[in-house]
Order: sequence, then structure tokens, then C-alpha cells
Amino acid sequence: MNLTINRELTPRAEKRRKEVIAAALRVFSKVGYANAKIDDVSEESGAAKGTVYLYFDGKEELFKAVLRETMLPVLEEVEGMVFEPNASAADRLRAQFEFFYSRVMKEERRQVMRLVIAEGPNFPEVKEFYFNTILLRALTAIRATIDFGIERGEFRKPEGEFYTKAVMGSAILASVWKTVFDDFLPLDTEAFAQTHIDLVLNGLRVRE
Amino acid sequence: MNLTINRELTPRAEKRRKEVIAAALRVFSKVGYANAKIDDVSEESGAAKGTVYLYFDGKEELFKAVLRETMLPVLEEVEGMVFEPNASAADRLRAQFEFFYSRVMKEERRQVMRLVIAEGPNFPEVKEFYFNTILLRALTAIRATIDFGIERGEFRKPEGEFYTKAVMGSAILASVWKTVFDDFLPLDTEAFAQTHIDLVLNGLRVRE
Amino acid sequence: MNLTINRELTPRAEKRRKEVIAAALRVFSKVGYANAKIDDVSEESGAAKGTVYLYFDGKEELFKAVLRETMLPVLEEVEGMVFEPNASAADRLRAQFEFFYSRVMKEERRQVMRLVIAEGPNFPEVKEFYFNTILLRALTAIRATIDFGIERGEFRKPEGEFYTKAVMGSAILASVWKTVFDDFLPLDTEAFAQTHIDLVLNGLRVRE
Amino acid sequence: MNLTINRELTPRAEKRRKEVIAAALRVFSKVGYANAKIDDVSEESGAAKGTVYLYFDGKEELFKAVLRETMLPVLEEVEGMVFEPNASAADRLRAQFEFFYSRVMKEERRQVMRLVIAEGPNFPEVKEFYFNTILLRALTAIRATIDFGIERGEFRKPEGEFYTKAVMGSAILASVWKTVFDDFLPLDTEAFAQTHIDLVLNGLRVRE
DNA sequence: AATGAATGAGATTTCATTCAT
DNA sequence: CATGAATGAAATCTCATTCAT
Repeated sequence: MNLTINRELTPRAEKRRKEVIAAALRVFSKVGYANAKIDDVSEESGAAKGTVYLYFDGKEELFKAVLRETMLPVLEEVEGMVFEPNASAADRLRAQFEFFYSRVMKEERRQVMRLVIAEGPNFPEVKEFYFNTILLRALTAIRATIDFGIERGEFRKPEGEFYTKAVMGSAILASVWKTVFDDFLPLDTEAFAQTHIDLVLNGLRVRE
Repeated sequence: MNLTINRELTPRAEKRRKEVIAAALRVFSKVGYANAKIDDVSEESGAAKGTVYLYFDGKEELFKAVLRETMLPVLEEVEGMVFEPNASAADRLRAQFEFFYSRVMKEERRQVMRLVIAEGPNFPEVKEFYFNTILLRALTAIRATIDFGIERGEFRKPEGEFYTKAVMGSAILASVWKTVFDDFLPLDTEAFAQTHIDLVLNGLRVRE
Repeated sequence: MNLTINRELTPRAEKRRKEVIAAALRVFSKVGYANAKIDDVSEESGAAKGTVYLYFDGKEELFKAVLRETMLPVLEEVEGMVFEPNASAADRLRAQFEFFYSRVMKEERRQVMRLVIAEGPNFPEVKEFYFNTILLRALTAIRATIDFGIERGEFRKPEGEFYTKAVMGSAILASVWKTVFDDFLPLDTEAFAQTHIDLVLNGLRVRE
Repeated sequence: MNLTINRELTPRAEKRRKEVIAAALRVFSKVGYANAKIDDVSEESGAAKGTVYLYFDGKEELFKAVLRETMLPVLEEVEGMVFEPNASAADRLRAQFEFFYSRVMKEERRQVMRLVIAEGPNFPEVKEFYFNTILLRALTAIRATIDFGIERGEFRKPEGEFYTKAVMGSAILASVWKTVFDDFLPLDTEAFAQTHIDLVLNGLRVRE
């Protein structure tokens, strides 16, 4: 039985809970789900081991809570991923890319994406939640912009139906690269974003 | 200490060893490193648990051997990633993409990539091996083609220095998507590849 | 990493730890290091197997802790192995012998000596600790007494430099004998000690 | 079932068997019974693991065979531990000591004594065999000499009944020391023997 | 609410022994 | 006779979870 479900937490308890979540994210990000020990979370958060169990019904629930609550702010931002009313499709797409690279790919969130890739197969609920809540929504927003450009004749329609993913793909590479290979060959996110945008806008531009 | 290092294996032993590696790849791919039990590998391979330890110095060594030896065939293919002598840069790039999508992204190898992304942080050696042996080599081959196109005036030079990664990025997305999200929203690799190529070639083409 | 190192134990934990040490000494003494199972220690101590690992980083560390902490009281006694101020060298030596036979050779400590002899080669740290902490100190105390006797003309100086060991040697025999052969041919420690003292004092006495 | 019992070995087999015994003694001496792996014996001897089992019914039997057959030459020497017919008791005792230190305490045999001390409690048969075959016989020979000296008025009778052991004790110390502590503080066996003899002969000499 | 000592199921690992070749 | 690959019982060790304080 867990308080989370039964009743409101006192402000103090709420603070404790947040601290545990934050600590858990750090630990999971660093070593992955399986390698993370509840002891580590306990130590990292400053709470005793028993306290972790006071707020979460076990390791798996803690993991799911971490991902869920770490994604919420992202979700809110993605929601507000609006575009300038009087801007060209290119400007709108550029704005969305810049939003993605500057906000979504921040350290913490990159780690979440890696966790989803790494642990997804073992946690279908996590995968589904991430897919529906974040991924689909983001892709839909991007697609809306591209289709807007196509309709007004600014963009050509690329081959096939998967052009949104093909357009966004390199952002995934950037995210994975920074998480996994950055210590071998560092990637300048800023510069990479510019190249990516440059390539995509040229790729979508209509040919005379 | 392990026989692997000290001396040649008899053909029979070599066969056994290969069977264990193959079984282990299946198990690791399915459930990840931490979730894989030596018992599973033993059962999957038909060998007794002790036999696994006869050929590998423990779970970690087995994992590293699996990745190492599963990458070798990829490496050989990447090595042979040649191009037509009298073809345009666009044709060469198209050939390389098609090679990548049809060969490198096969089920088994996709799983390896996911394992590297997922477990890389916990296994620096694996990461380094994968980075140097596969990734760097593949990127170098692609870059050679793009630079060839730029030199002969067929391609424009994209902004920044990371254009190779920006060009290849979506292939990573495809790989990750198929491994993680394909059961929610399936991705037709063939069609995706065509869109990706279409977009990239247009993105690189010089503007009149 | 282990709590033992990082912080003070609560009194309750300290008590538990002591119980495990005591149980482990009994088990190791009875069957030797290699034959002792952590399960045995667990059962003997009344603590669960996991509890043993809570306090010690594995079997080897447990073993070393057992010897270390079992020797400490001996050390303290050896430290206090003082002599009567106005007594003859013979009286002092007799007192030291009697101390050794009655205190140091008690059941428990005899077992420790056997453990050191048996496992020493496999545990250099144990050997070194025992050597420096117990053996060297005891030999130094004995030597001081003999040299005192030589200086005041009460003892003759025996040949060579190893007379301290030669004087003490039979005590080792007694210890080993009682541990290994006592069930075949029992040794009366008390009586043996008297013979040993008698022989040594006569051996050291100056000839007219 | 084992050939040893059933029939004579061919000379070639006999040679093989001896090689295994010799290798096993080296291995057991180095790491003790429990730590010794049949694989080690196999490697050390040059014979395959299966071959070891061809000659011995398992690890325990091999251990017992090693001790038994390593002691036989000692036994023969102890048997011949005669004394000069027309010598004094002191000369006879001195001869016996010198015999002991120069012959019995050789490297190999010292190791056997340590093995008996270390593993004795776990191998009652070994202990008994060693006790009856070696120890008792040696003690009896020494005692005969001392009693001879007492009878002819050359030695005084020491207190108690354990004087033989008290007389021989330091030899045990020397043996143990060399095996266990020699790398910390080396013991010159030759010199130690002289001190031991000097001390004992003085200890036994009648007082005027 | 909070603690952290205690637990034990379940994992990894070892190695004496067997047996097909 | 000899081999060494294969086995699996038995050991060590891990860590999520519980619960008395």
C-alpha cells in the first residue's frame, strides 16, 4: 500500500519524495536500471533505505515514477511548441529544431531517452508511456509544420510516408552520441544542430 | 585464466564455443545484460552451466566476447563498403546507404547496437571497441564519399564539421525505432531508407 | 565497501558483529579455512547468511578479521608480560613461561596458531600481522630476560644468535601437539611446562 | 576401481604415477590441500586430468598417497637412526640431532610436516599414519638415548615424563618457522641446530 | 514518518569427477 | 592407456524487501 495513491502528501513529505526521485534519476542515468541499487538511491538522496520504500512500492515503481515525472516538464514544453503565426514554414521548422536541441536534449533528458532505449524492452509500460506521451506528440508537431510548408508550396513532398522521422533522425543520433560516445569524440550540440537544420531545410526546399 | 588465451581449441571445442556465443547473443539481445542469467545461456545453448565457464571467465567476459565476435562480420562488411569507380558521388552515397540499410541493420546487428547503447556506460571496453572498430570506420567511408562529391562540385559543403553524422543520423533513428518502438508503430525500413536518401541527396545538392 | 570502515556501528550492530566473529572463530578452528562454509558461520552465529556479508566483505575478509580481533587480547597480555623488579633472571623467565603456558596456550589461542601455520602461506597479510604483532613482541620480551640474566652473570650465553627461539621452541611443540596429536597421546600441559622450564633453566645456568 | 590395488603397474605406468605424486606434493605444499586443484596437479605433472584419476581414486586418495609415499624414505632413515656403539650419550644425542636437522628437515619434508599440522584434523588417517609411522618411532629412538645417558649417570633425569618432547621441541619450531616465517626473518638451520644442541646438552648434564 | 539491521531467494562461480573419443 | 571436454552439485555472493525500533 502506498501513500501516493491514498492521500495528499504533506509538503514535507512531498519534498522528500521529490528528493528521492531526483536522486534516483541520477543513479539510474549513471548505471542503468539493473545496476542501480536501492542503497545507492538511498545514499544519493540522503534518505534511509526504508524511506524509499515508504514512498515507492519497490524498485520498479520507483523507476517508472522517475521516468514519468521527469517527462512531465518535457511534455508541457512540447505542448507549448507553438510557432510564429506569420512565419514561413522554414522559420517554424528552424524554431522547432532549436527548441528541441536547446531544451529537450539537455543532459537530464538525454539520459531519460537512453534509459528508454536501454530498458524499454524490459518495461513495456515505460515504453508505451514514453511513446504516447512524448514521441508521438513531438512527431505530430513537426509533421504539422512540414505539411504546412508543403501545402503552401514552400517545401516539396519527400518520398514515402516517413519523412518526419527522417527529418528528426539526426537529433536521435546526437542524443545517443553525447550519451555514449562523447568521451571518445565530443560532439558540439550547437554546431551539430546548425548542420542538421541546414541539411534538412535544403533537403525539403523545392527545386526550381 | 582461460583456454581461449593459452592455446588453440580443438574443432569440437571451437564449435561448442561458437554455440555458446550464439546462444548468448540471443539471450542478451532479448533481455539485456543484467537480466540475462547464465542458466539461460546454458539452456539456450544446450551446454551445461559449467561449460559456459569452461570457455569464458564469467558473465562479463562472455558479454564482451559476444559483442566482439558478433561485430567482426560487420567489420568485414564495413571494410568492403566500396563504391563504383565511374559513378557520381550521389550514386556512390546511395549505394552506401543501401548497403547500410540492407546489411548492417539486419535484426541481429541492430540488437548489438542497442546493447552497446544500453550497456556502453557500464562497459567502457565494449564502447571503445565498438567505437573504433565499427563506428569510426563507417563514418570515415561516408565522409570520403561526401568530400569526393564536394570536391568535384556535385555536392555543396554543408555548414560546420559534423555533416557526416548529420547525414547518417536517421539511420540510427531507424535502428533504434525498430528495436524499441516497432510494436507500437512499425517502420518499413525499405521505405524509410528511400525517404532518408531522398532527403539527404537533396540536402547536399548544389543550388543553382 | 563496508560499514566497518565507513562509520561507527550502533551498539546493536557491534554486538552482532562480535557474535559473527566469535562463531566464525569456532568454525574456522574446527574445520580450517577452506572447509568452513559461510552457511556454517551463519548457523553457528544465529545470524542469516546475508548478515555475515553485512559486516564482512566476503569469506576472506571475515577470516582476516577473526584472526586480527582474536589476537588483540593476546597482544594486550603479551604487552603486560612484565617481570618482578627484584627477582632473579631465572624467576623472571619462569614467570614468563608460566604466563605463556597458562594464558597464551589456552584452547582458543592454540587454534589461532594452528590456523596461522596452516593458512599462512595463502594469506600473507595474516602471516605478517601475526608475525609482527604477536610473535616478534613475545620473542623480544623473552630475549630481554635472558640477556638480563647473562649480563648479571646468572646465565651463560648460549652458542649463536637464535637462543631465544631455541629456548621457546618446545612451547610450539606443545601447542601443535595438543591441537593435532592429543587424541592419540595426550599431553599434560602443566607437567610439560615444568619439564620445559627445568630443562631450559639448567641449559642456561652457568657452569662452575 | 584402481590399478594400484589390482595389479602391478608396468614400468612406464609406474613412472607416470611417480611423476603425478611428485607434482602433487609440490602443489599441495605450495597451496595446501583445499586450495590445490586437480587441474594444477595435472598441469604440474604434464599428465592430463583424466590420467590423474587413472592412478588415484580421487583427490583425497591422491593426498594420502602423496603423504604416505613421501614419508617412506623418511621412515627408512629414521629406522637407521642408529648410534655409535662406543660413544657417550651426549655424542649419541648430538648425532641424532644432527641427523634430524640435516636429513629430516629438508625442504620437502618440512612441507609434509606442515601439511600434517594444517590438514591433520580433516584427515584422521593421515594424522594417525604420520603419528605411528614417523613421530612415535623418532621419539622412541631419542628417548632410548636419553634414558641410556641417565642410566649410566651421564644425564640427570629431568622433571616429569615428557622430557623427550621437551628436548625435541625446538626442532618443531625450526621446521614451522622456516615454512611459515622465513621470508620475514630467516632462520639459519645450521646455527639454530647448534644452539639447540648446546642448550639441551647443558640442560641434561648432571650438576656436580 | 523514518530508520537501518536483518533477511533469504536467487544469482554467479568453482572444481572434483566422469566418460566419449 | 591417455585425453580433455563436459558436467552439475555445492559453494560464494548480491541485493530487493521487510520490519522492529
